[in-house]
Amino acid sequence: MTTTIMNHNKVDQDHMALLSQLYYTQMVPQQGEPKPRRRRKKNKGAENGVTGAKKRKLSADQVNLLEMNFGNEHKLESERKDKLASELGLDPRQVAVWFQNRRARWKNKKLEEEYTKLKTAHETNIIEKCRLESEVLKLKEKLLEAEKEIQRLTEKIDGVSSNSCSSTLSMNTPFLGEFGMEGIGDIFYMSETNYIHGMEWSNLYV
DNA sequence: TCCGGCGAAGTGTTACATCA
DNA sequence: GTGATGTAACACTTCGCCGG
Repeated sequence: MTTTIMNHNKVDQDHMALLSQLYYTQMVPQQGEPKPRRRRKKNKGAENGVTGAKKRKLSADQVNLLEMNFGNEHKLESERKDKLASELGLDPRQVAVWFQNRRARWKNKKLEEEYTKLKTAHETNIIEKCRLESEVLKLKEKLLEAEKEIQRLTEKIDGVSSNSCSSTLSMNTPFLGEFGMEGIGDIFYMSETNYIHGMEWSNLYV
């Protein structure tokens, strides 16, 4: 049974964590209703000689060995716990508690690292967003300039056509002739569907 | 001396296994 | 099938030690 329980999968752990969190944030009285503080039994260890008030801080060697074991495997099977406890001259309960606390510290550290990573990524994204927004502004300015130029040329063409042009072709391919590009006029009349009229193309980019 | 941080240990809850 | 019981895990808390 022990090993089965030890093999709780991550989903179960997360589920329990969530439930526990829910319990403490929702079931336990929160603000305005001060929750009763749990009282610890005084000097329980002093009576059984295992965890007296003076018995604190594991030695450096003990911690080293515990750390080595934790490095290999964060979970502690009862067999390994007993073995470790006898090697360290500690109560198996102490070894279990040490692993419990070590897992909590490890998790906190991981959360901090994850937070730092996400924060850095967020800041990078903000910078990139600013850069892109600035680029969009520049492009809009360019577009405005282009539209003005087209408008200027259109007006110029209208002036010319109203004075001298009478054929359809010359009206629809107005100014190309001025630059010796008469043949290119056909390009603008490929098909009804492909034709983009006037300044519509520019709206595609706004 | 005081105070905050850290670590060992206590408490309450849940999930799961076992057994009567 | 079901309720009681035991165990291990977790989050949260308390408490003692230690260094600044």
